[in-house]
Amino acid sequence: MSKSNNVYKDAYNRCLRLLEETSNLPSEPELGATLGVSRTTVRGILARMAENGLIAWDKRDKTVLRAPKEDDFFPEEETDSLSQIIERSFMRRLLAEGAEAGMQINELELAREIGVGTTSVREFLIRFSRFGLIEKRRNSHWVLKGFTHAFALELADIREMFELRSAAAFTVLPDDSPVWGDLDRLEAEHHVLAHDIANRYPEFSELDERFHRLIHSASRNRFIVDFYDVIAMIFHYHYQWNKAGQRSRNETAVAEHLAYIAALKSRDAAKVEAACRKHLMSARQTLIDSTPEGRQNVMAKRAGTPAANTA
Amino acid sequence: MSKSNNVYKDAYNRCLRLLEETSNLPSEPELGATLGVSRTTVRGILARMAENGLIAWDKRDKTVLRAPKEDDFFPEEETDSLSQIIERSFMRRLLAEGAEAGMQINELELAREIGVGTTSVREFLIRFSRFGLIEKRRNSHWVLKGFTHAFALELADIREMFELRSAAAFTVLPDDSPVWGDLDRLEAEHHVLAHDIANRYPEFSELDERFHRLIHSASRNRFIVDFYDVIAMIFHYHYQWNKAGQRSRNETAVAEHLAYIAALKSRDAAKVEAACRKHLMSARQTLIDSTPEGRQNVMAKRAGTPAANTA
DNA sequence: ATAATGTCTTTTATCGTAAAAAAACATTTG
DNA sequence: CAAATGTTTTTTTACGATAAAAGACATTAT
Repeated sequence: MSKSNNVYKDAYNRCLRLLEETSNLPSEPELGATLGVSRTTVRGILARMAENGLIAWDKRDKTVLRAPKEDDFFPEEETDSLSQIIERSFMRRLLAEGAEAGMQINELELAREIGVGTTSVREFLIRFSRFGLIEKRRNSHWVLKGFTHAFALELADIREMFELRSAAAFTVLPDDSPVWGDLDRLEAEHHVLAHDIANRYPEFSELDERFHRLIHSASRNRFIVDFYDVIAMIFHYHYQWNKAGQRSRNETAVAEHLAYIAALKSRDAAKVEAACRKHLMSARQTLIDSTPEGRQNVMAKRAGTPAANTA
Repeated sequence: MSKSNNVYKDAYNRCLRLLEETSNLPSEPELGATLGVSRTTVRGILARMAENGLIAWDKRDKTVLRAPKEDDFFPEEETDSLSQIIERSFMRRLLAEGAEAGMQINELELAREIGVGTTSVREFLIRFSRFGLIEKRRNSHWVLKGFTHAFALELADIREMFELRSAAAFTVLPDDSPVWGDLDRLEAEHHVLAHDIANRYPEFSELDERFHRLIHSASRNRFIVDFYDVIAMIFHYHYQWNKAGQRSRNETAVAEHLAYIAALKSRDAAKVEAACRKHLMSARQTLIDSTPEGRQNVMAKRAGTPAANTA
């Protein structure tokens, strides 16, 4: 069981969707490009589709014979990459109760628990370490630093520094830069979301990421762009775990984004800074509230008792 | 040959040095703490020392019998960790001629060339990727982005942002903070270096790192502190490869550091910012000059021809 | 002659395994 | 009885091997 063929399975599933839309599949290289896999994998997919009577495959001719049924698809859990599986398991543990700072992380135990080899776990931890939540002791174990109040503050500080700079750079981008088109499209998507926020608020998370990544890209600085990975990762799990008040939070954020977008389009540096600051402030608060310490504070406030000082 | 015992060999060599200073070695746990290794390794060291007649070891008694000779030491090259070996080889290739941006990196080839397993190379590349010089294509090879002019600018931009912020934080640290003592000691070391700069300028590199790390630590932000790893790594290799004009560069830097330190001690925010800005500006120029494009410019300037525009 | 297909080779992703090193537990000593 | 030593177990580090996936080369079709 040395390597799972999840790339193949995932691409196969995506290819099934393609099948619904045409009566003839394109050439192998073209298919490879659309699915983001090599021709080797494409041919594997075509072979199976032919075998299962989905298409008639003879050289260049790939005629669709029937629409895919539910059980033509590989089960979803078989299409995840190993690193996704490890990340999910690890984050579940990290955000679960009892994951306190200072706790040590055992590679072997993690690997056994998830049911994967130690190498994959090691590689995951190394990649994950740049998020600042874990730290390695030389020749020894990893130490959990935890998703704490301090972490939230440090993350928010850097984010603000980077995004203010990026937003400023954004405003001076030339008129013919493609970012303005991207921004228009994002604005339209925000409006769509705003008009049906009651039903579509869960879609915000993904839109949020695209919007901020666009702004960060204006910095033209790889360290700033890469740093957004940290934010995206944290927000991704935060959105999954902390559903309380999500709708109202997202509603506020959409409004702030629209103001922010308007400011960017005005190209007025002062307005941009104000809109950016305002949005980042509420994002900061959201993040802080979602840390274990923050949650206690939120609950204390709701109960009418004064909040503990966590600063 | 599944794992080298470089930890043991390195600790053994360091322990030999300890031998020169005392007639009795301390307890096993204490030795482990000073050498930074486990008791298992300490006992291995003691066993060998006893075997080679360096000490008489009987339980708590570890009497030194003779001073270590030259060939008691393990050869230096056997004390390097695998990751150090890989890093050096990799950097040599990266800074050598013909390492152009876009070039692809082959794990297997690298591993074979260095004579190590592929896993170690993979892990190294993952760790190294945070420096922004390489990038991974999903399910495929790594791509070299190169130590280019753009890289130098992006790095310098972030560095300035982070260090200005850290320096500002430094000035408002309370009087009883240990950093002031650290700063005094560093200042003294700078004076020592300045007085004998002709002979001791190569020692600057290490002092430089300690000084800037102290300042960055005042930010109390893990992302800022961690980012100094990128700078330190780049400067480390830059110092090794680009010896031209090193003495005068270091001399300037020492003077700038002393002014910077004086500003910090004055706790005058404006003075600190000015001194910090000034030093970072020349550091930026040094870095830019050491990129391949930069070197060409420097040479062109020396030859009296106008410099090409690389911005 | 270009672009597709068919075939073969290389590289990456992942595991099991073994030595080195750390850590845990048990025993002795001052 | 606390701190050291002695002993055993666990964990980390690294390698070689193997299946999946990518990539390169050869051949065929339009």
